[in-house]
Amino acid sequence: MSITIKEIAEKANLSIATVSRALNNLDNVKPATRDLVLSIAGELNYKPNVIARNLVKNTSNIIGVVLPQIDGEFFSEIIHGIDEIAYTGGYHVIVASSHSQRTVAQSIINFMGETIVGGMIILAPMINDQIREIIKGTSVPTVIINGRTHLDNIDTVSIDNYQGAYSMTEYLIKIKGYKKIAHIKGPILNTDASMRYKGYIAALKDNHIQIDESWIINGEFTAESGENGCRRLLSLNEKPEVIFAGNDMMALGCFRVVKAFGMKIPNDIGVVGFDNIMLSEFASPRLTTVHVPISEIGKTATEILLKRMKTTSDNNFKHLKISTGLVIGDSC
Amino acid sequence: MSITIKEIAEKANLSIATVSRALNNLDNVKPATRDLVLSIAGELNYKPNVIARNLVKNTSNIIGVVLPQIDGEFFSEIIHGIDEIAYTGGYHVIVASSHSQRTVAQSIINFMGETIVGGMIILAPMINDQIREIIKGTSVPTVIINGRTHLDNIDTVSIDNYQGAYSMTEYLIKIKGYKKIAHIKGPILNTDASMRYKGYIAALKDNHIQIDESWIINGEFTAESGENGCRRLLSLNEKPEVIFAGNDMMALGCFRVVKAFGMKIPNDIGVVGFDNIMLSEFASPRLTTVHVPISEIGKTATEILLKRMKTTSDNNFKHLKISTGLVIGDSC
DNA sequence: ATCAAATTTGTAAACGTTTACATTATTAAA
DNA sequence: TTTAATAATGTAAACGTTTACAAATTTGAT
Repeated sequence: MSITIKEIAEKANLSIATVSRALNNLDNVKPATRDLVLSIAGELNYKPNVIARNLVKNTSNIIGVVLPQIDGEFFSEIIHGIDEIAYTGGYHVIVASSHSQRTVAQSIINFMGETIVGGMIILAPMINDQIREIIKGTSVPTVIINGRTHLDNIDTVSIDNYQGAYSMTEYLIKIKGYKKIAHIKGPILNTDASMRYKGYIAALKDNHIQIDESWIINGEFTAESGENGCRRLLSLNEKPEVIFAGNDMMALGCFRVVKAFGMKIPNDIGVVGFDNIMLSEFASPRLTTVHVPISEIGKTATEILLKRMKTTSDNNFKHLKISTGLVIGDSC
Repeated sequence: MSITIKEIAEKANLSIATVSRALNNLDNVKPATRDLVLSIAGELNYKPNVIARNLVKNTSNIIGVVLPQIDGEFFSEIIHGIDEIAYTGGYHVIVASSHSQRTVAQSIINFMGETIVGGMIILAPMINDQIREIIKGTSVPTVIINGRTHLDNIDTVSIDNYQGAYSMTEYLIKIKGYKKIAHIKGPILNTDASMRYKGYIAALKDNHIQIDESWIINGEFTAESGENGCRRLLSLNEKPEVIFAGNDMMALGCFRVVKAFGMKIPNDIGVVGFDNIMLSEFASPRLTTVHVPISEIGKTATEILLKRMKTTSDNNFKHLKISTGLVIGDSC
């Protein structure tokens, strides 16, 4: 069995209360005794029993992370970001990735139901009413990543998709001189997707470029849907000069189709994306895209969460936007 | 506050002991009372406090997963596999990914020190003496993925790298008719890498092909090291006909260099890899490689772990090998 | 109906902490 | 010194379970 404060107390001729206070260096404990306790603790290689502490404190130093079905790269990067901050704060990270056996909503309910987590980070690009209701009813501090920001009784962290798409579109217009700019959108209910679309539209309008509905295609953020979108665009009478795909996977889908059509990127048509995934670095030509600092999103969300876990009575909810940056490749 | 067995006991006019027994449907509890308890529990939406249970049972329904710095795809797949099995068994998964703040060894010590995990899965392609010592001294049930199998007082799950590399090499020789087969190895201390190398050598020997040391290059499992290796191979007087890279990332590095040299794959030189990562699907031509069922590894490891967590007194340690399969692309 | 055995339930301690409250020791002012 | 204020420590309850052990109830054979 492992060392408990009881043993330390015995060895130091103190009560367990004082030992506890000394270890957590609380209010009134004489420096000499604190040093004594600490040295004995070190000697015995004492490690606090987190479970016991959690029980009495009615909370937990575990952060639950709920993830939808997402790309492996995004998955690992976000966990890394969360884990790094959590670790330095003495917290652990439980992941609940969505799979055949479990939906996002179920994961959340699970986490809250068992007393297992002291805080939650939910990655929900497509937050729906069900999830919203569940979260509303909980007392577990929660941060949502990529939620609609108008969930205002909860902290949120999101990518500044609007700004990213706006910058990219403006870059295509002002720097590259394109006028015929197509866009392949992401899933309809996906917040990221719709904000990117809005940024694209706004940049066109601000630069007095006529919006052509036939150049706006629905996609699903998958390579395949990018292929389909691209095929449709290339079969139009009036083809666009450049395709702004809602994400990199779709852009890579476009790459495939363009090549299959025997056309050259960027000479015959430009293709740009959004996300800056690792894959895009291996594409040839190198993809011009919008960099999303995934790990930073995780870190920021965790920082906010830890603060909230420490001070519950703060009604000032944060809505942070993580800004993006253009990555200039050779694809337009 | 949430519902406890105390409240159920009150409502049912029973002691908390009986309620506990009923909920865990233990030995001797009258069917009628069990039903009563269960219905009240359902009514009140009772969820057991796992923390309290863990405290008294001196264990935990949390599995700690220790991961080194690995590729995002591998990371997420393995977690998925682990999580899926863990979830159906009522377990949670804590991840400790290695990052700037923490090494693998530290993660393990952390997990064991705090009472936080009831079992561990350690992904350690480069298991060293330090880690071995730490694991030896723990009472936490542990499964190692990719460890040397000669750690015989512990369960292990590993990829059958030898068989995979052997099959690939044999395929190159017998089906494709290659005789000049180069190999770019992975990191020296990496078990996967060395087993792959051994498989390659064995297949050459078994097919009576002279081994040429200048065609065997050290790599680091990174795209860059693949580039370097390829560059060296292409600058030899007697060039190989095909390069068997120790993993896909290095194979993709080769792709880049071959293209930069103005050569064509597979006409001028063949390139094959190992792992079957998603990236390789996007390479052109499609990479011929060895498929590693990552998710299945995670699942298998978890199944073994859960069994061991339930019955501690089993000294019959398992050493499972997950077999691989060839994926035929167009790169050789 | 009686008694022993078997079944079912209850009592209370335990798990390792934290913390309100009580007690004791120390300090500083009178 | 005495006394009051302050600082340091101790006592004991609490967190929500599980589980030996004890007690009570039911069952079945006589």
